Order: sequence, then C-alpha cells, then structure tokens
Amino acid sequence: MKTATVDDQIIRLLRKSQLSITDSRRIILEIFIQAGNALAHHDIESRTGDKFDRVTVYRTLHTFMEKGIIHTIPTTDNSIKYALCKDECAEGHHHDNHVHFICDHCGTTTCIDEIHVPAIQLPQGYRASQISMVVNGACVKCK
Amino acid sequence: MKTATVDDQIIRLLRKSQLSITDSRRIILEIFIQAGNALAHHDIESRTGDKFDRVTVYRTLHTFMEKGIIHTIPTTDNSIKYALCKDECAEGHHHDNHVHFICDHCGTTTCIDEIHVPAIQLPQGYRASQISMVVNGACVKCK
DNA sequence: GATCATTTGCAACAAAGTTGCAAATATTTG
DNA sequence: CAAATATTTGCAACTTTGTTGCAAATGATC
Repeated sequence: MKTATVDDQIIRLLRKSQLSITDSRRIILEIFIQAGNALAHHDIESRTGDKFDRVTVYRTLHTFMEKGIIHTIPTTDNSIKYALCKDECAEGHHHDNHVHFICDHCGTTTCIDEIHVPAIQLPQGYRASQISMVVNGACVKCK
Repeated sequence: MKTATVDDQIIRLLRKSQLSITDSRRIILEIFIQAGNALAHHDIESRTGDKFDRVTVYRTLHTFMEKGIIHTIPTTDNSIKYALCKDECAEGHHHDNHVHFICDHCGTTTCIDEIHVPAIQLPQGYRASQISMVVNGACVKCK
C-alpha cells in the first residue's frame, strides 16, 4: 500500500528527530508532504479542521522548527510560511540555501531547490549568517 | 533652521504623492527619516505614543505603501518592516532592488543600497516580477 | 500492563489588524 | 478669507493571530 509507505517515512522522520509519534504530528507532516509547497499556520488549520486545537498546531510547528524538520520563508504579508526541509537540515541549524517563489496570483509558495542563492559581497563590518532570496511573480499554473 | 528643511522635504514628498498634509503623515514620515532604517508598525506606535490612534498608524502606512513612499521588507518573525523608498519608486510599483540586512542581535533592519540583488535564472514557466534578498547576521554595531 | 514522561485540549488572555461611522481637519472655490 | 466639499481621524466593536498555565489524555518504557 502506498499510504503505508508515506506513513513509514513519517514515523522514521519523527524517530530520527527524537519526537514521540502522535496523531497531530503524523497528520501535519502528511499535510506538508501532500501539499508539496509551503504552508502558513492558517493553511494547516483549515486542512485539519477541528481535529486538533489551534494551540496544538502552533506547538507542533514550533517543535518541527526546533528539530529542523521545517523551515520558514520570509513574506511581506504578515504570514510566516513553513516548508519541509531537505535531509541536510541539522537540529536548530537550517541550510535552506535555495530560492523561494511566491505566486502573486494564487499565493502558492514553493521552494525552488534547483536554484541556489548566489553569493554576495557585504560592506565592511557586516557578518552574514543566513541569506534568503524570495522571488515574487507568476507561477507555472498562473502564467 | 534645520527642522524647517526636513519639514519642507516632507511636505514636498506628500504633495508629489498627491496626499493631503496632515499631522500624522508628517510625523510618521519624520520618524522614518530620523530612524534611517526599517521600522515595524509596532516601532512607529511606540515612537508616536498616544499622539495618534492605532488605526491611524495602520492607515497611514497603507497609504504610504500605495503611493510608493515606503516598501516592505520580508521577515520570518511575523512583523512586516517598512522602509523609505528611494525616489525611483513609482506609485504602486516598487524598485527596491537592493539587499536588506537584519541584525539577529539588535533587530535593526537596514537597506544596503550599495548592493544590488544579483540576477538569477528561474526554471521554465516562472515569471518574476520582484526579487528580494534578505541577509541575517551581525550588523556593524553588534559584530 | 503499570509507571513515568510527554503531549494535548481547554480556558483565559494579549497582541495585531480591520471596518463603519460620526466628528474633525484639510483643501478648494467663490 | 470664509463657506462648501473632500479627506482624514478617532472611537467602538470586532476578528484573527499567537501565548501561557494547568489538568486530562496519550505515548514510551520497563
């Protein structure tokens, strides 16, 4: 069965992150995997309905962040978007060195893994720890 | 007098944007000019005290955005930061093609005008309208 | 399967943002 | 310059978003 495989994958990921296997974590991870793109807290809430308390969703997202399972994408619309990390993300230390695309029409936010953030030369005195690049425009569907 | 000059500058800017000259607009613009870096809604509110209603600050920022007087800087902490645009910004159409720096220690957000966002090659089908680059790290003061 | 640690839901709250409407302030016009 | 008109502001009420403490429920361990 196909679902069983995804479920195995999820359980392995949670184990690896030293998290106990709970319904909310399983389901929220599944939502991320099925979505394939970045989701705001709100998106997750509307997808889980009233299966979980709002607070649980907040806490689950925080936990996933701490464990390096998801990462945030900066936006200008007062809504943090979260996306699944690739395997290289260590605990509390993200390497999401890829470009993010936000469609102005449908709002879909995608990680463009193929494209890395180009290096830049900062002025004297600045020290960079993280660089992120967000591209707005029209996505493949909305073009 | 020095203040008179700044005030003239502000009045000219508001006229140019076809906005009526009101206290809130004058004072909020002055705050931006004096700050020299990006400010969140909250920062402005704490600087104006109870001189204006909270709603007025929201509306003033929206108006400035529409008129291309300020632009937003994407952040991952659920707080939109606003910064003054350079003159090239047309109404509703921003060209803030520079790199933004957010200090992880003091939170100061600055526009690094000297450094332009490097061009990137998006995959087939995507069309970019705006690219923004945000660098996190330690600023000159906090290094 | 009992014990212990962790997670969840609930309630109550704080903060952030929005909307409609009347009063106040700007701008325009005679 | 003052009256007429247009715009902006403050207030009240509300929605949405995010947080915290604590008891009950669930998961892990032996």
